Formats: sequence, C-alpha cells, structure tokens
Amino acid sequence: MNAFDTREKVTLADVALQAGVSVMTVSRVVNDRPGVGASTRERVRGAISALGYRPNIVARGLKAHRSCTIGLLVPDVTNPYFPEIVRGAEDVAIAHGFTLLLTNVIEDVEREAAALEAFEDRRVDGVIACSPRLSAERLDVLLARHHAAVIVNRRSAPDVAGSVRIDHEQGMRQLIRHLVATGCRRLGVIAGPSHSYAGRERMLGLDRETREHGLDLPDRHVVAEAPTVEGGERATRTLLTRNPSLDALVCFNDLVAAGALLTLAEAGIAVPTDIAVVGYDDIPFARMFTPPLTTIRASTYALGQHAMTMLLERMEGRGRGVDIVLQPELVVRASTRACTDAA
Amino acid sequence: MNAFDTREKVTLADVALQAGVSVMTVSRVVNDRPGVGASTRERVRGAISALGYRPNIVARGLKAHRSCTIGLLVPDVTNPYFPEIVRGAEDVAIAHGFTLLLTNVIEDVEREAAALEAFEDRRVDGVIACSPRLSAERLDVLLARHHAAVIVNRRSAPDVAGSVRIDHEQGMRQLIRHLVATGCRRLGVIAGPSHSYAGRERMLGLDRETREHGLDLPDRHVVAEAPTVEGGERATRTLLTRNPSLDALVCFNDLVAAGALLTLAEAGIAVPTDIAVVGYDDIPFARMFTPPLTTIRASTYALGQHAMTMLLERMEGRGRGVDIVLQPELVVRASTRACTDAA
DNA sequence: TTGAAAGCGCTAACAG
DNA sequence: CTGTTAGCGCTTTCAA
Repeated sequence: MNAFDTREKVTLADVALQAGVSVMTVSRVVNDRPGVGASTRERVRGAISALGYRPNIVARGLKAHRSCTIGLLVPDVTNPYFPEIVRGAEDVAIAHGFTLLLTNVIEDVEREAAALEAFEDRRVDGVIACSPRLSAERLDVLLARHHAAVIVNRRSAPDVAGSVRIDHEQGMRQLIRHLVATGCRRLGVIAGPSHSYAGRERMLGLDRETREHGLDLPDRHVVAEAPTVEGGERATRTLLTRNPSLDALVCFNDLVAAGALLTLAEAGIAVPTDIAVVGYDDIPFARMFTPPLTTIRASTYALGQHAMTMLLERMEGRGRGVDIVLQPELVVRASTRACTDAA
Repeated sequence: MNAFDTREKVTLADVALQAGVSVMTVSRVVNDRPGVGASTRERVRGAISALGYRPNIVARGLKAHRSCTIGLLVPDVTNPYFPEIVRGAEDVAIAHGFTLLLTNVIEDVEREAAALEAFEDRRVDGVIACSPRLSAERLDVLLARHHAAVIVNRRSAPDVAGSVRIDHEQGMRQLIRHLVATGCRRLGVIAGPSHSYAGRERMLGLDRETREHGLDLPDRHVVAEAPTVEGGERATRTLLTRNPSLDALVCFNDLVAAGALLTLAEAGIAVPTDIAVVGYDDIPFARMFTPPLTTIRASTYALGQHAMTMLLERMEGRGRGVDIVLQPELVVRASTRACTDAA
C-alpha cells in the first residue's frame, strides 16, 4: 500500500470534516439538492474530489429500502441463446441506473432455487428468471417473495410475475410444416429437459401439427436429453440405432442440432439428402454449421429488453399481469431439403 | 397482494417480538452462535420459519464492511470465449458464498471505466477484469480503489492487481510455425482492437516468429478490426482486395475467423486449398465451422477458476503479486493444410 | 442556509 | 444464557 492507495473508503463524515461542514450539507451537495450556499457547495465539492469520495450505494439503499440491483437468473451463459437476452436486459437496466446480479444455474433446479433465495437475501429490487426449470408451485413461492419478477420463456400467475415469451407452439408448427412441405414423413425428435416449459410448448405444437398432417409419431421416435451439443450427440446415436429409417430430426435447440450434425457427419449420413435436421433458437452460429441450420428465430435481444422494461414497470407497481408473446420466424437453410411442390 | 404475499420484509426485530426475546438472541440463532439455551433456540427457530425471515445481507455487510459480492467485468458475453470464464469464476465464487455482479462493457472503454466505478459504489469485495481495454494508467487508478483485483489476459502492477493470462506470444508462434510447416508463406493478418493487450502480445509473437522464418509481413497485409464475425467479414474483403495472392489468414480470434470463412465461401475461395485460415481461442463452435477451424486452445474455464481463486486469496491479503501464465495448445483442424515435410 | 437527531437491519462488545 | 448500547454510512425530519 503506498501513498496513492485509495482503498480505505472515504465517508461522508470524512468529507464533512475536511470541508468544515456537517454531513447533511455534504449529502445535499452529493445529491444535488437545494439548500446549500454557492460558496459552501464549492468548498464541499473541493473536499469530495480531494478525498476521492464516492457515495456508498449499499448504505443509501439500506435506508431507502432499495438496492438498485436486479437479479438475473440464467440456465447457462455458455449456451449462446442466453447472452443475447442478458445484453438486452442489461442495456435497459444500466440506462435506468441498475446493476445486474447474474447467476448461472447450469440447468440445475436446486441451484435455481438457491439463486432466487440468494437474490432475496441481497434485497434485489426485482428478478428476471430465464427459462426456469423449477415446478410452477416452487417457482411461484420463491418469486412471490420478491418485490417484482418477470419470467422469460414461460407463463406465470400475473400477480406473481410478468412474462415475456416466444410463441413456441407456432414456432414448432412452422418447422413441421416446412419439413412436411419438403417431403419428410418419418420424424425423430430430440426433446429437451422434461421440466422445460418451452420444451412442452414445442411438443404441443409438434403433436398438433403432425396430427393435422396425419403423421405418425411413435414414442420410440422421441428421446429426451440435456440441451447441449453432447446431449444432441448422445440422442442422435440412440435415435438412429432404434430407428434407422428416419428422414428428419427435430432438435430441441440449435446446440442439440449441432450435436446431431456432428454425429451424422461421423456416421457418414448426408444432411439433408438422407436426413433433414432442424434446430430452434437461431443462435449466431447456426448459419455457420455444416450444413447451415434451418431453425426458428426470435429476437432474444428484444426478449431481454422487454423483460427488463416490464420488470421496471412492475417495480413501480404499474403494468401488472402483462404477458408479452413474441412471434418467431422460420429461417430456412441448407440442413433441410429444398421445397418441393408436393405439399 | 394476498395473504400469502411475503414481499414485506421481515426483520430481526419482528422475529424477536414474535419469539419474545431480544434481537441479539435472534441474531445468535441465525448465525448459529453459542450462548442461547436449547429451548429459546427452538422458539426462535419457530418464529423464523413462521415469519419466513431471511437475513438482510446488505445490512450485515454495512456493519462488516463487506458485501459478499464480486464484480466481474467482461468485454462481451456474446463472444463465446467469455461465458466459460464466467462459469469458472462463478463456480468458485458461489462455493465461497459470493455472488457475481456481472457487467458487459461491449468493448467500450468508457463503459469499462463506468463499470469499475459502479462496482466501487456498491462496495464489492473484489473485482475481476477480463481483457480490459483501458490504458494501463487509467486501469491502475481505477483498480487501486478496490480492495482486491485480478486482471485476466493482461499483466498489471502486482500491488494493484494479480493477473491470470495465457501466453499469447507462444500461442501465436505455434500458429505461425504450423502455417509455415504446411507451406504458407504470404500471411494476411486480421488484428484485433488496438488497445487489446492480448492482441499486442499476439502481434509480438507473430513478428518474432515470422522474422525467424524469414517471412515478409508488409503493412498492407495487416488490418485491424472489431473482434466480431462482422469485423472478420469486413477485414477479409479489405485484405483480399489489397492482396489477392495471400495463402493464409491469421485471425485475431475465432469469431473473426468465422467471418473470414463466411466471406471466403461467398467469394468461392477454397479453404485451405487456396488460402488457409487460423483463429484463436478455440470457442466451442470452432470445431463445427466449415471447414473446422485450426486454432489455439487454452482452458478458459480454468482461467476463470484461477482468477477467482487468486482474487479470494488477495481479498484475504495473501498471494500478492502472483501472475499465473497458462500455456495454450495448438488445435489442428481442416482449415489449414495437412502437414508437408517441407518444413 | 445549515445542522442535530433518529433510524434503516444488523452485529461486536460489553453488561447483567 | 440473555440483553443493552453503540455504530456501520447514509438520508429523512425537524429545529435553529
């Protein structure tokens, strides 16, 4: 520690002493409040910069019952789908003077619950839970303890949390329609985690759309796995062993699809000639896969922005019960066959 | 708000009242401290769960001069290189009872400075700055105001911050050696942001290694760009226009290399036959590019773990002046030619 | 225009 | 074993 060390924190009292005034006067100057003479104000300003004073937001928050902090819960930042949401949410938060407390819960339900409680202990002003895996009951109890909450990619009781989500049923229906239109009939499905709300929505769309097309979808064509590249690799091996004649693979997300593509390439199975592959999310790399991936896109940056905006509104007691649903869009690339007129 | 609403925060005093004891007794029970009779302890426990009390960590921190919070500064979570570091750091932090305050500074120097000040205002117990772009002088001033700090991917004055970094000079040398060994002679370089420490280290390795091989590297073969896919696309177009005869492209990172690959594919230039491409970082998707990317790998998860471990040590006043240097490893894939015996 | 007192929720340091 | 006092850094309230 040398003379330039500024680690010992300067307090209002230190500044007050240096400027020869009371702490209240300093507080007024710091907060740009009236009731301080021009000359005093100057003197205090001088002391503040001389001492390198910075207000302690934590102490301020203790009094004001706010932390200017927002808890953001994310399944896994390592999945490129989520960082975009984080950025969208963060940009809005920072613009409003809030800082983000980020927690990765690595697809673990208990870690998710623990994170929500940790947020509470830190008295965050609000929480955004992305794709939570907790059961609706537990999640509601945990979220109800927070001042304000918003859930991303899932619905909730409106007085507990707002929600911003993507119409996954429609997204999945678009995917299936596209596959059918390009001549696929024997679909294999790699479903995501069983507690995934988005996953269930997608399965709903899948069931309905396949039924409308009179397609058969036996249980052995469906495998549930972790929503990762490795999960996709495992699931693809399982599916192909069980059903060598599949002509399309519907993957829970782009990561899973990536695993599928890798496994198919290793096995020497041509995509999309032998088998078509579709993903979900349109992560930034989807266009660079081999072959580029047909998938479903929704603006995740916007998702994050909406979520944070809604949260800020709820924190002020406005906008209760809002449920924003964004429509996703089909992105056709080379992992599916060219459109025939058959459909 | 209904009867189950738990948003109104319960305090120690509330619990004390309910249990008919003093706040100190409750505090002792909450913190599992001795000096409370078994029956009293039970009664207090009952009151705690009846009221759903959770200690306010912020208030506790005000007294103890600690926030149990660590500030993590990241250039851009959207770059797959960083989430792994975040995970490594977070896993260690959580294991020690700390929560992460994460800030993306989107490669913006001013946002970086603002984030470091925001961390200070929140009295974080320590800071980790990943790949900071601030000048050494400004960074040192800002970091010196923190209790403890660690810089990732860059060096610093040991009393200001510890450092954990990758030996980028060696990494780049390995890359160049590999290119030379596979017959490349006319290298084009897409450098990163000019204030990037890692970038300068890599350029150093590049200069030295090319010189040792007697290779010429004129200025017009080097272009600086944003370290993103888009930056890579722009830079590649510029380079190829200026120098149509390049036989290798050395990219600042894998994102840039991705942009290069996309641009080359569009232009109908074959990789690696016409031109070889190398990246840096080995992000998880590098193996899935078209063609799979030759690049440099270092365990970023370990980088994050080391950084946090070092920070925790420094927070306790131990381990001053440590500088951990991790050796990176060459990963050869199909974006470079097969090894000839020419070298 | 300025300041003194009280208190946010909690705990360390002493009483009893 | 249990409680009282004081104070962390700040702001709100009221008085001078």
